[in-house]
Amino acid sequence: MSQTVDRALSILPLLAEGPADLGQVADRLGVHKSTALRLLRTLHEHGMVYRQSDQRYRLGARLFALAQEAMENLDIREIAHTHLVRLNEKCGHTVHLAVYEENEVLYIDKVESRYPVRMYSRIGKPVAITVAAVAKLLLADLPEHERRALAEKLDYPMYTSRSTPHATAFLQELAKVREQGWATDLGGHEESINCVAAPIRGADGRVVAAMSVSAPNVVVTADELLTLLPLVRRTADAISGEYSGRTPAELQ
Amino acid sequence: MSQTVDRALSILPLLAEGPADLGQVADRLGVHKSTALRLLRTLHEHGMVYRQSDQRYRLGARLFALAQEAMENLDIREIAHTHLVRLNEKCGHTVHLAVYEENEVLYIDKVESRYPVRMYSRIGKPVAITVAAVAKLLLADLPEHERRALAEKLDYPMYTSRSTPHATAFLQELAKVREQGWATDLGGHEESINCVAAPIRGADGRVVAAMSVSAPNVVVTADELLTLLPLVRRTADAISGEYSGRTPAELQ
DNA sequence: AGGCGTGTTGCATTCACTGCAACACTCATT
DNA sequence: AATGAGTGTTGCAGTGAATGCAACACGCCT
Repeated sequence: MSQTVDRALSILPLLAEGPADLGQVADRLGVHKSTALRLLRTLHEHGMVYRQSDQRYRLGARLFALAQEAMENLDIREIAHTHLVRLNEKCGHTVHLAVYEENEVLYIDKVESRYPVRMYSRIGKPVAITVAAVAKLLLADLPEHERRALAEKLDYPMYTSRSTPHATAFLQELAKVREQGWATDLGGHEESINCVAAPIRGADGRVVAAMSVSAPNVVVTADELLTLLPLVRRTADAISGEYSGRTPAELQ
Repeated sequence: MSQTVDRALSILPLLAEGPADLGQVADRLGVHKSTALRLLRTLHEHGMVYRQSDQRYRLGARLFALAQEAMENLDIREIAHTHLVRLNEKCGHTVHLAVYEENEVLYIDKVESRYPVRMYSRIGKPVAITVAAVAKLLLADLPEHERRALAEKLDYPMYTSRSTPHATAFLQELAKVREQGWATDLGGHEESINCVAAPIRGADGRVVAAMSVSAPNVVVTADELLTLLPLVRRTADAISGEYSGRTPAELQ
């Protein structure tokens, strides 16, 4: 919509791939060097890019700070956090909180497993949308046409032999999840890792977030993990209640 | 330098404070609503802002993803990580890795304490620059004039009674740190938390990052924590060696 | 219906962005 | 030293893209 801003913003994902010098940036944007220079300078002034000692540009610190601040301000996150910690204390496994946002699902909070074997994931990282248990819950709640459109558009990478293979299977799975009100991922993302997840709903019943407990096979079997389902659902419901009902502030 | 981009980028920190509607954004930018709308639309197309159900704008998912990707690509981080984990396994305390970037120091990696009492911090969050042990190391290595200029410019918040009170004291502390090659923060940020830190150097001897071990008083006293100094320094040196010498790839 | 507070669109004006070409600078190479 | 290739940087003139305006559309409340 706005050419200049559009170009400037296009620089960021480009730099995310790795540092680049002025010429490279200009080329990939399809503009003159001087134009690229001025855009980069503006980005630099705002701390969005950083000029390293070899003069090449990298993404800057402000970007982290912004992402950080934005995350802290999510109210679901704030409300949920103590519940997640308490759940982690009870079961010891990794606990995740995720939200859906414009064709992406991302983790916005995480409490690390207390077992030595941990799974890899990071707050802010987009989730493997076609297999993750939390993603299934979040997508299952979308309006039908939107869900369908998204499912068609997605890629279905076969992380493991149990990954969701294609849109049809995915939509079927979503229907099931929608029906039962909870979801699992049994080795669909990483062969040895299972998850069980439950939805967090707002006052209107819409799913606003989803939480999951994940653990590797070497710690507990899938069946054992499933015995935690009632606990996970109760936690999710508690968060739902607090989120949609009176806020903690009003309770005081 | 570029007005349009400048305005667009100014929207981001504004939204980081919390969601805002079109009118608020336009007012705070000092531009017409229609102008703000077009800027927001461009930001939206790039996923930098998100329009929530009540039509107000929030920071978007792409921002997180970008910050994430940028972080993953830092080579020091990658090299250091296994060392940090190993150190954590030996001592059990929280381990941090931080870098300096344009008047800010930020954590780029963290391994959580294995003790139940943990300190609060987050990757990407700017560090309390006047008191943190890692910050002292990173600033102590700046060229003299730059160090001086920065020290004058900083605020000196008194987090605790032992926080660095003003520029003079800070510069003195930096001189000491520079001399001895390691740094501490004994209750300067949070009354009950102590840190001990060591520098990571590139091939040219310049400090490229700093790492620290932190623990609350209730777990170990400051004196006990200091006994870890040799271990911390050895770890930092190992990382320095790997970073400046041949990379792991070449070693194979 | 009416009136307020939103967000949105088309359009003329103008000013900010663009590309160019010339310049400055750092390295290699001879 | 001198040359040249490869960078990043600056001043300038032309123009097209961004701007503010005013009119419109919509939802919400009385």
